[in-house]
Amino acid sequence: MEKSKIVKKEVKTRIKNANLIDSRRKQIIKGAIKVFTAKGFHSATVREIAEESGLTMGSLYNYIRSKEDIIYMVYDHITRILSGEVEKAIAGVSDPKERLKAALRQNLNSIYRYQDVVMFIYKASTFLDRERLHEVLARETEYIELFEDLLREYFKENEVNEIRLRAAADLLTYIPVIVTFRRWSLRRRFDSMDTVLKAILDFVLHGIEFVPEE
Amino acid sequence: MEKSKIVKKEVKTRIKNANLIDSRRKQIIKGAIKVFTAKGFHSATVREIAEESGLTMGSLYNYIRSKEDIIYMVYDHITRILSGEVEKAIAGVSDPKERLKAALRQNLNSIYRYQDVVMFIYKASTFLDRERLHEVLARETEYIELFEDLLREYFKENEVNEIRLRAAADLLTYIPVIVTFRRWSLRRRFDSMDTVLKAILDFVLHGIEFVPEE
Amino acid sequence: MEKSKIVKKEVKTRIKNANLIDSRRKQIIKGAIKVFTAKGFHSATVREIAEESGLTMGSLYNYIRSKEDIIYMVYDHITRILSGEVEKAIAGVSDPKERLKAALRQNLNSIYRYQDVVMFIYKASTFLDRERLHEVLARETEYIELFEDLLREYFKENEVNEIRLRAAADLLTYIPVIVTFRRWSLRRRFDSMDTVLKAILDFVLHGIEFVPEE
Amino acid sequence: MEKSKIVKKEVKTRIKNANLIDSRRKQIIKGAIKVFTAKGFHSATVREIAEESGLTMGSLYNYIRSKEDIIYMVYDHITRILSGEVEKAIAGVSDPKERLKAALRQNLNSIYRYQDVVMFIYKASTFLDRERLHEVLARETEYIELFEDLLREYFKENEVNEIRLRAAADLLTYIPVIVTFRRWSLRRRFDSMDTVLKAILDFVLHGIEFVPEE
DNA sequence: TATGAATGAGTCTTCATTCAT
DNA sequence: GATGAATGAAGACTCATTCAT
Repeated sequence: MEKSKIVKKEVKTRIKNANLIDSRRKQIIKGAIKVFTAKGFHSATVREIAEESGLTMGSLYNYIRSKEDIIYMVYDHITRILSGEVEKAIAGVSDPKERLKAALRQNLNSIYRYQDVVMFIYKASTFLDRERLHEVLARETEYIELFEDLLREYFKENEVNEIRLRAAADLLTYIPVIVTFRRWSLRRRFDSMDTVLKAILDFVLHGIEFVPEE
Repeated sequence: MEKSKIVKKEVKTRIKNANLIDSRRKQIIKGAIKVFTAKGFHSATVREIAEESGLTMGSLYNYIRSKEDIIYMVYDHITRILSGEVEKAIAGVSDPKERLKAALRQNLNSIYRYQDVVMFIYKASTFLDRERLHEVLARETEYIELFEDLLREYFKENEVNEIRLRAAADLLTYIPVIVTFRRWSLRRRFDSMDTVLKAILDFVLHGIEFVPEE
Repeated sequence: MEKSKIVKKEVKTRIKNANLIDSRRKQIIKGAIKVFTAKGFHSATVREIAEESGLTMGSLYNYIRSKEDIIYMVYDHITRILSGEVEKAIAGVSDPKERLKAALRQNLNSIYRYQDVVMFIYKASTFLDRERLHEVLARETEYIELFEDLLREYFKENEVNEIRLRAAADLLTYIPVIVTFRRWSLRRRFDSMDTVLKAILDFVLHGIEFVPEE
Repeated sequence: MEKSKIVKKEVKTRIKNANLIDSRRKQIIKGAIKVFTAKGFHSATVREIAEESGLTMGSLYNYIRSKEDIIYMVYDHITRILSGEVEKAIAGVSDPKERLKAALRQNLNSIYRYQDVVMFIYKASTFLDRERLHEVLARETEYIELFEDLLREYFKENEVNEIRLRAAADLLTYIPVIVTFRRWSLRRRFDSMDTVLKAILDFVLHGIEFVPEE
């Protein structure tokens, strides 16, 4: 149960110019997100994605190998954003309590902000092959471990239940995803999303206290 | 924000004999679950489902109108089971605290038990049309409201924050789904699933206390 | 160097009715030969083959798994015909000399008659996968061995050079294929194909005497 | 039925510098042979050939007009080699019998040595257009006629059957190609290729005697 | 009711060739 | 002359659904 090491599998391309690859990939990711979130992976055609990206079919396939590559690129994109935003949020903060809170708050906010994409990646894992899936899951684990570390810092001086601490790391990062999966019922059951977000955040913060109890 | 009333949309069929419809549908659901959980909706073909159900293509289509019908039948099936099991779990219990706990415990256990199908229905909503989706979501809301009622009973004598209570109902029913979406990382990060389930249940029970706080 | 045993790999199909499979396959083989000999494998599209066979695309694919299957079916078809015609030609003949001659004569005649298909199968082996190729080659070896046996009978009483006998079996069955590969130059260099065929047959018969010499 | 005159169809190019054309073409032929013999014409992509040749896509197309040009260049290359080697083999020899034998021996050896390319050109004629095909076939005829002349010299003093002599020229040059088309079965049916080559050569030499017989 | 063959629109993917730099 | 990105036509194959028997 040691920390996972992610060996990034690059998406292969026929193009040599690195800058071009970068800018085209940005186009592709943007276009793909648009199409995927609108129709899901299964009914999103490569042609639509190409069009939405401003590329021709042939050109698109110079930058990817298969439709699956696109889904992977989107995964890569969004997981980087989520991690990045959390890391930025705790960057200048040194007090362990504040660091943990900032991270939890940011996690919720990011998930809410990118809810369509987050929803998509939770649903789309089916479409990745074993290797790719494995990498994605390892990335997720890394993300969880970041929160685990923050929790550990926070409880440094206390005696804590190790299992609960680990579980809390998993749960606290997972809970905010409710905004995507329960979007519909949340909207129906609450007057405003702000209220819900506030309640979820409170719940998550309250969840921290689960760790040392008992 | 009154309770939703579900108008059950029946899956239309060409067949008259009600008993036959019932038994065939059971076959179909069973076969479909097998195929869906093994390969996901997108790569499960109607032909495979027919074979797995012990029906011929043509016969299958006597009992459904479209592939989508199948997915809906699975939804219907699993949500009935989940609700049913919770209701059964609280049937003989009168103490509000015990009723709530029993319900939460059962919810976790059922989700864990039917994790493949639960995972599937969370992922497959994309494939339902508006009307069907609406109905499914309403069913989900009903389920949440069941827990909301239990919570309300539990806090009957206390002054509680209404928003928090509602949010808690949503969250407490949602959290156990982590066993499906984080299956991989949970297995890697914990020695046994029993340990995890225990921790999750504890977390959920601890979550109850979120409601009256502040 | 024992006789090869051919394990016939059946072309898989989704259809159950055996008679239907048979008649459709006949259509397909006929259509395919027409298209293949007209344009070669690479530029023959499945659609053309379907049309030429009087089937729709979808229907065709109910009887084959891949384009490669078609080529294999053609192989199977023509090799059976060639073997069959030779076996028929020697069926009633008991004198070893006459049997050998009849076989050689028939081999030439069959190759000439089915020259387009024979040419095709000599060129198309590239398109078969390892397993299929192996089977086809084993079938060919069997054919050669048939002639080897006939030669052995013919030289029963004589002292023969084993290597030469084997080589002769290979060469005598191979030589007539010249009518397909040199068709163009043969037509230009000779007044009539009958003359050529006569010369080739004479050459082949003369080739028999190669065995015991030296 | 007079001797064919070959009007060499040059492969057109955009480049002026003749030396450059020559060296680049050598690269291309070498690369193409490597790719063609490894994968056959149909699945050899122009891109692969370019890479194997050490050229870029754009550069390659400065020296050819189409993929077909490449195949033609390979044809041209190998037929020149075969003719050249035979001519060299008989260059210093004056005795008609020895000249003929030397030519037949060299023909077999060259075909065996370049068997991959020989196989390729026998299979690839499908991919040439009418005009190119015509030229290639004329070249082949020229090659046959070279042997016809050698046979005629050899039988100068004898009364020979003209048809048989012509046929022999065709057959004797064709027979060695068996080492490419029957490679698999020859390897299985004989202990060593040297043995086979010896037997084939003996067969070919024995075949000479076919001409005057009867 | 049951059967299973037929249908054909729709999808991903490849690749020879071109052309702006 | 060289480069390599762009192009888009074309091809193999799938599969939900229908319908004659």
